[in-house]
Amino acid sequence: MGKNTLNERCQQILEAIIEEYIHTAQPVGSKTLIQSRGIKLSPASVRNVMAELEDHGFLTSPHTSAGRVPTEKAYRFYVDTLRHVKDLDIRQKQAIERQYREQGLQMADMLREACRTLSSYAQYTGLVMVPRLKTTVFRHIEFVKLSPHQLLVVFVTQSGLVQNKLVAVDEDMTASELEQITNYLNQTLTGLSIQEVRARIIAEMAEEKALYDHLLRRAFILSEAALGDEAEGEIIIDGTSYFFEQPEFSELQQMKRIVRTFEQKSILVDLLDRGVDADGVQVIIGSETQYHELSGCSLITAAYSGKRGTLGTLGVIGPNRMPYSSIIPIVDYTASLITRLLEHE
Amino acid sequence: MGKNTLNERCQQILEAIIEEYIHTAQPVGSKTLIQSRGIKLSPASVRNVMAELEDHGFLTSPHTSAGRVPTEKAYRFYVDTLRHVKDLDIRQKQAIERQYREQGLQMADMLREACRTLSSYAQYTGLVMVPRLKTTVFRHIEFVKLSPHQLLVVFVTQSGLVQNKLVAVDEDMTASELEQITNYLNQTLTGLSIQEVRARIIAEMAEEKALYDHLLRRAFILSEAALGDEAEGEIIIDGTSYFFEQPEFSELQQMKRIVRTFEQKSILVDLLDRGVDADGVQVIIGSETQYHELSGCSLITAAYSGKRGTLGTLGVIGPNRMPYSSIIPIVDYTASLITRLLEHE
DNA sequence: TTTTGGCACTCAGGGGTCTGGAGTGCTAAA
DNA sequence: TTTAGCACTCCAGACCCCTGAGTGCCAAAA
Repeated sequence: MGKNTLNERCQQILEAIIEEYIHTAQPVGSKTLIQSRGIKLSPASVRNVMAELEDHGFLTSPHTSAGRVPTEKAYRFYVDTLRHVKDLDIRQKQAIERQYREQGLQMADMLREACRTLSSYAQYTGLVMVPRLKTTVFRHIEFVKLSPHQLLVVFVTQSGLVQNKLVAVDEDMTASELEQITNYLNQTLTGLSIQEVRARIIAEMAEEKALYDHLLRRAFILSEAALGDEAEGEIIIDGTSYFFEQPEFSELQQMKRIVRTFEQKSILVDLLDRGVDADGVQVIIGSETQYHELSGCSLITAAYSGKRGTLGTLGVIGPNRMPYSSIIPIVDYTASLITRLLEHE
Repeated sequence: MGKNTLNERCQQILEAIIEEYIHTAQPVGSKTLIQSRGIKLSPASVRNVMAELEDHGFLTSPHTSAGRVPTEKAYRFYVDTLRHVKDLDIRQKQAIERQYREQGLQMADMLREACRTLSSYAQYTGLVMVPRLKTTVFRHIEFVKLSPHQLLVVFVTQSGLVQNKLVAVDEDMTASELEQITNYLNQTLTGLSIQEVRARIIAEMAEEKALYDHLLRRAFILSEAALGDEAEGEIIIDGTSYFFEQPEFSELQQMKRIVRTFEQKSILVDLLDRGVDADGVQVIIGSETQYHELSGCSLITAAYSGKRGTLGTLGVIGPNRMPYSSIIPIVDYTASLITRLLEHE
């Protein structure tokens, strides 16, 4: 029998157990559950239900004479059937928004700020994935000659993200040649997405006329070199120390595992990437991450976007036992706030 | 009686104790010391010396029947009188250098790489302080108009550091005005240190002619706005997880304290700043940091520089009990390598 | 005078035992 | 179908003891 056989009462009790456990981090017993959550049943009845829930894989007990602990399946059920994701009240929203109002921040700084704010409001570790170049819209390119064989290419995207890259050139170029290239590229490419830019470059280079126009050709080679091999996704992390508050990570080895994983970043990149195409809030629970390095950890993420579609994702990571109903709206609101700020500009 | 009363034998035994403790992290007793370090004295004699060293404040014992542990004073003595800072052998140097050879890295990436390499060779947490704008040399400035009232100012310094900043402008400016300003500033300011740049700006603005040349005036106002209120020092940290290997931080509270401090960064900025004017390797031991947040932690730092003098510092942080004699040369070599790479370009 | 062997003393840490309490499953009565 | 009762389980904390590495000090040896 699947989860559908859970009747109303089972569900309510499961929900109560999960919420109790989220709150106390202690295995919850039949008696304490009744006391703290005002249930109008006897301990024995609750125990029956609990036994049933355990059969269905929603609960386990650490040992015979302890209470029950929710499984990942339970959290999944809980999140999927969340009745009331309380929306943030206006004052909270305003408080969060006020963090950004102050400065005319440039994108990178704004995202850093977002991570910090997110983390401090949620009281869990905050994550923000910085937009990949290819998801953004070209606004401006600039070449700075550092030496006869080195150019610094500065890109500015529509959303204000600035990227720079060193490019080696084989031939020396005069200032005026560079200026011509710059002007030409800026005129030609403005408003295209980086993907379109690359497609355009490839198309133009295939055309014959480029073969004859040396300068033009070099312009495209340069910009292609600068756009290629993008860094593998940058991530901002803040509030790692919140993990220390969680009893489930009270053993040093656990924390070490987490901190190691954070330092490496590639796993987080992958996880944040998963949420990039979904809309609304995504929740990844425990082994759903598919990384044993993060066993016991869950993520709550949401995508944010600019004028031209999704840019990246942001969210928080913490133990499975997170107060989803209060954090989901925080993540949600932050993502939409960032989106609004980015579209606005 | 001061530390000068330590005779040769006392010093040798103290050194032996320190090195033994650095190695084992266990309080060292008279008998084990003799066994493991081949000392030609009896335990009783060693005990006498130990008692004396304890009187002088170089050792303490956690309790009556444990061995002795070096105090901060002992580490300070040890570092100050380090007989043989073994230089790195050539193969190690080459191995380290090889990390950088690969890519024509731009400064920020190179420093990140330096931090990673430093940390992995030293097996302690690596720290790199990114150069402050004001310590660098102007190479190029560029304005990108994001909206009628917002300009993105991109700075490139001689050493390849790229900084950008959003500046609000009250009057709209045409593209050609901007170009004039850009050209003028680039001609006028190239080769000056940022400090000189600011001095120049202030001087020129005081002169009468600027008052009459509207465009000129705006040029200076813009660059001043962009140069002002620099961010308070950026720091790269890598290898925080090495702290988990240290038995002195085996309690969760300790680690939490450390991670918190790292997240905050301001303390690290201060500590790294201290080494900026010294040449050679600096060692800050325990309470010398003057931050109780970092009690039990020591830093080994060295300054690195570019063509025009010191740019910043880098180093490692770990417990007081660090193998100074092998880490000092690693930090030293890394700093000089970075210096060489930066001067070279 | 300095070094060493001998001896009594100290104390942290590991292993064992005991007990209280919270929790369970099962059965029989309501 | 729910509940009261009961026997059973087992973790956590308290307590205790013992071992072993280490000390300080004194008197003998060098």
